[in-house]
Amino acid sequence: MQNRNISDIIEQYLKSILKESPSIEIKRSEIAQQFDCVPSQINYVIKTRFTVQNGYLVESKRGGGGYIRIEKVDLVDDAEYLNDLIEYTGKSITETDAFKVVQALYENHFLNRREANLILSTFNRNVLAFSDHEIEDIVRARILKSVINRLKCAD
Amino acid sequence: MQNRNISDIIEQYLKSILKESPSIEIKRSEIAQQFDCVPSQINYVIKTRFTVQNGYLVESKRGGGGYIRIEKVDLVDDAEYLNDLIEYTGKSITETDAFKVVQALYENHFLNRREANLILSTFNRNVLAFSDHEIEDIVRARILKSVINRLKCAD
DNA sequence: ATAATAATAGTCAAACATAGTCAAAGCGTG
DNA sequence: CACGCTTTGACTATGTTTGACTATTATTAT
Repeated sequence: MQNRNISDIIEQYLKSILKESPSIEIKRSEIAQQFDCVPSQINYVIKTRFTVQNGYLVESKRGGGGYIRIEKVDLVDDAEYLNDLIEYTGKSITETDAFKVVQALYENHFLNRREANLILSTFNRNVLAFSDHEIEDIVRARILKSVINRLKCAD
Repeated sequence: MQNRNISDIIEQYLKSILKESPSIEIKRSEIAQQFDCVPSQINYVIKTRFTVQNGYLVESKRGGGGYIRIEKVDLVDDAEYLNDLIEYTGKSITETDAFKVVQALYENHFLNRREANLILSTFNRNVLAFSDHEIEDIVRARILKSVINRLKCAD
């Protein structure tokens, strides 16, 4: 769990201050300077790690006094959120992206750790290794959506 | 007991550091350099010697700051029974038979009701509806075996 | 007011840094 | 001496970093 690259470090930093308050406002260039990277790296971190499906809202403003605001939002409507994830999953999904969805389900308490691991084991690369890669992603999407749909049912 | 080949040596090395901590993170290229072999040799060693059945979980990431993480997990006592179920599952299994296997897992307390339902949702007919019926059963078998193998890990 | 300038943030693609796959060739053992 | 395990490397896939260029907003000068 060590930090292996700048993106991970910045992600951790931002999430740590997000624990203090549910909404933070940063200056892109300041963070970039603080972590000795180019400003656009911040955009990369945000785009890859602070997505809507993970429950983050991001707003920003350019020009003098510009900022980037990241907000951790609570889910208002469970069913709606699950539908969003289904939509995000789409007809086809890579293992990496599917992992992100399961992680989101875990973080939002739709799955516990054990359940998440079980689900992940059903569609990892080896399991779905077909001759055709496209089919692999299609089957994975079907499995994932079926699971999410199942989660809509109260046990 | 001699080390006749590099794969065995690398295996021993990795297992020796796994004795220190239950989870290790390596850089493929570093290990390859250390043992003077091509990087893909590491993949070979992992695929042949660090399998789930043997109680190892492997994750990896590519790109800058990439890594391979190997985790040693305890196996449940009655893994024998699980092996029987894997054997029963075989290369291909119908939905009906797979249902029986999941039911057996439930009755023997390897899965609770909710988990069992989640698993069942991953390989029902609709999800795995391919043009080809044979493939459907083959994929179902792979999924099921992957789940059973995961259940060997005492989480 | 309006135009120019400064101060931000966003986009995108190229360069770089890893790891994975696969099949052919090599080799050791029964 | 055949069979199966090991070794190798070319090719592929994926994730990160960088920087040139663009877009937007605020401030200042006219």
